[in-house]
Amino acid sequence: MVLSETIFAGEGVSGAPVDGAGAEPTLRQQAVLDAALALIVDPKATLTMSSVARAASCSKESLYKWFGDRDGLLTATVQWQAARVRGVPLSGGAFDRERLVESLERFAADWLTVLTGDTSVALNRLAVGEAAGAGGGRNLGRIVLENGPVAMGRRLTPVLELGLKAGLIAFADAGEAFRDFFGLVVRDVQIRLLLGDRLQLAPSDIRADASRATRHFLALYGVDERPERPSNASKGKE
Amino acid sequence: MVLSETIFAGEGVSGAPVDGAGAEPTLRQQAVLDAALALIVDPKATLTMSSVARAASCSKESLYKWFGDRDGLLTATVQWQAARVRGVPLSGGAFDRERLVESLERFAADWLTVLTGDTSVALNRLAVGEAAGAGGGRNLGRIVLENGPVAMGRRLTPVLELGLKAGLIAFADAGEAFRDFFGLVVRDVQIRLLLGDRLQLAPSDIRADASRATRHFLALYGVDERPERPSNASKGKE
DNA sequence: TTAGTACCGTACCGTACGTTACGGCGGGTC
DNA sequence: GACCCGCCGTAACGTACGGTACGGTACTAA
Repeated sequence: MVLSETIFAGEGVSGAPVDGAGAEPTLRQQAVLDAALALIVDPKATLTMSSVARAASCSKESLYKWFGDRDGLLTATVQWQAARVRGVPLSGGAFDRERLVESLERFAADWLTVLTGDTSVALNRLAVGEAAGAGGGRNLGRIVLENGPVAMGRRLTPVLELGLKAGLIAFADAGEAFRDFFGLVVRDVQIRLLLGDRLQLAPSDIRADASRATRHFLALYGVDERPERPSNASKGKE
Repeated sequence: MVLSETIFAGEGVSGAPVDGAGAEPTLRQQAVLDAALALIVDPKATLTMSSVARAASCSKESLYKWFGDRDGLLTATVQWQAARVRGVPLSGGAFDRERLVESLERFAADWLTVLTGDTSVALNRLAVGEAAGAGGGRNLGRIVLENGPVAMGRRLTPVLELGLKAGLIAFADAGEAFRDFFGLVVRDVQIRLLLGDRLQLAPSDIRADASRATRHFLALYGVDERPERPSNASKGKE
């Protein structure tokens, strides 16, 4: 049906570099995506093609030319936001217990900060809502999932492996260890936010939560002053 | 606007008992709510007033008479589903470590079973989606929240208090302890399900997860063979 | 029999929104 | 200047859906 090539269908019109799953949006398109993002985050605004066009001062015709359809626009918006969250790499050096704690705490704090942000809540809401229908925007959920828990795991796993190799922590499955860390960090915060619960964590709260999660995680997986502890690392079945 | 009294506005038309926040729906209305629930759960069905009327073999006029508007129907449906999940009380008796572990494991297993069910996923999706807009169905999120994490906490807290009084576990704040247990049980399961991730836990998986969560929770809060442990219960600031 | 009640089925209305089409404008190129 | 191209602004179309109105039917009660 759509005969014009969008930024997701094959090679882009302009000579933009291709990374992963599509061409880079042009500056104009980035402005449009930012406008869409603002509309998604704004609680008293509705996200329609018309509202995006109005907010971005562009025509709906351009929206359809650039993004194909509504789902394409949403997908591009989510990817656009996801692209700017990357980072926070782990600085190298000697890896002792001090640095492990620092890495975990920083990680948990960063994660909680992102998670409780308006943008993250709005995008997760959007993706969850879109994941309901059968044939609809099936991509959104996967994209958010990929840039949410999965990305967090990908970024944390090297830290855990370093801690394992340094003899600071012990686990059979890094994935399981990560999921426990995830649970200790996030707890019920995300679902409460998604369900509309007013709940804003001040930076001091986030720091305290990150510290507590790290402490608890190390209490479960740490090999400090308690060598024998068959309770956590023994389930090596998966 | 609506001049007819619905099952939520004041005393019900029929002499139904009132419990908490509204009258009990009649049998016919219960059938309608079941039909709505089935539509919500069905991934390839859309929930509209017309589809509910068609599925329940009733007229839309009756829907509006009984439930006021779409939001009232959704609210009644969520409450109807929530009403049938209650239960699983804790059986009395001597409370030793054995029974604490059993209670926690049973609790975690029940919770995971409900959480990963199609109905729970669908209702949470619905509530999350409805929590997006500004003036829309502001109740749904609160209802699901109330019958989800909050209800879980209300049901688990007595168990924790018993464990505390029996000297089996130690904590300063039962709410914080519960939230840690929540995180250890749920981890990333719920958000992954909500985002559309295929992920079904077999009963054996659920049992294993419940056991692991309980083990980890007791490793954090238990006072078994390690009396000194300043890491978990010392943060008594809130 | 008649009136009243509760309900079903369906047609209908207004609106919101996704999608398409069209007119106009500015900025390049020959 | 003539032409084309990309884009803006807006009108228009089709559909989906929330909400309302109305006729028809079964049942009850006087």
